[in-house]
Amino acid sequence: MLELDETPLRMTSQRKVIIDELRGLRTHPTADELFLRVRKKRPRISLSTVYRNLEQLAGCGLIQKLDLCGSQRRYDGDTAAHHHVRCLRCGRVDDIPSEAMGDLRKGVCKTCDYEIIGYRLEYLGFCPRCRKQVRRGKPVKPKPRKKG
Amino acid sequence: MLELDETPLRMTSQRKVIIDELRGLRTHPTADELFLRVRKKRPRISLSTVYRNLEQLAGCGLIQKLDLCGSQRRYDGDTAAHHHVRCLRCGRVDDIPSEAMGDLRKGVCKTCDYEIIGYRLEYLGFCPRCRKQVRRGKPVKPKPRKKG
DNA sequence: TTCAGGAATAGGAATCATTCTTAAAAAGGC
DNA sequence: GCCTTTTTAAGAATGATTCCTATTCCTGAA
Repeated sequence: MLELDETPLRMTSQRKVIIDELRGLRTHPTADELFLRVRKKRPRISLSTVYRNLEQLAGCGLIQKLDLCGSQRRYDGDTAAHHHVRCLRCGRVDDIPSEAMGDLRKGVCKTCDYEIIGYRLEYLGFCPRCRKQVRRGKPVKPKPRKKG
Repeated sequence: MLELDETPLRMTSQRKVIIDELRGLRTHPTADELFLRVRKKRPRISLSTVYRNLEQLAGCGLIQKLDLCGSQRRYDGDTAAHHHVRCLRCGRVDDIPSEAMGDLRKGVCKTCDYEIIGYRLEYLGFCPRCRKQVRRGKPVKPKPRKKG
């Protein structure tokens, strides 16, 4: 993993506060939740600065962008691979520690104290058409086409 | 599963066309993809009618609202539980037939012809705080609070 | 059949998360 | 300090979805 002093990014004070705040949290905040916290330390920061930095930091692997459901994207200061639980009522997201995986079938995760209702499994890959495109070097994730 | 003639919904012509179109598709369209198709048969239908009906039809179990990642929600005419693959390049979503599950570790799904890169697993449930609220009958999924 | 009341619709405005734009400020190297 | 490049604040723009409202459509009781 890239360390803070090895990035190609300039370590501005805003950037530093965003990383510190995110890494200090056990939760997995959305950009605007983080914005509210960061603003306490740096009142003139703007929401787009938070968004831009989260993307960039995720881009060089200093933090993790979570690919979960819900209407808002969430970010994680812990870049190790691990699973998550999402609360169906309030949307909060927590880690599932690997030692808790055994609990899951019982419907309650003792370690994280969630009542487990189910899970969602989604495979990711390239469809027949895009496999060819990717092989030819055509870029991944072009802008989704506009509706005609 | 509820059949078409058992719903509490009036079976309007718009509703009928939406269900028929969705059930006739092997893909898992977004609301606007479906809108474009439905519009060919019923040119005066509006996008909000499509959205509203998809929600209602999913609400009574006639169709399935897919809880996948990506910037647009997708809907499935097949209400049986099954897994999905999402193309990382174009966003297309296909079914993973249960007989294809054995293929997945090999990185290619023969039956669906996807190149499989990975998967996303997300557990769902109620967090400690919400467990109590749910037990007291407080509603699930209140409007997410506005940012202050 | 007719008609009143509820349900559904078209069309567009509003909302919300996210991305983009631009001019000004800050970093780093020299 | 000076120059070049990166980053920032602020707000506009975008895209998906939801909401609003006046109108139209059903349905069932009279």
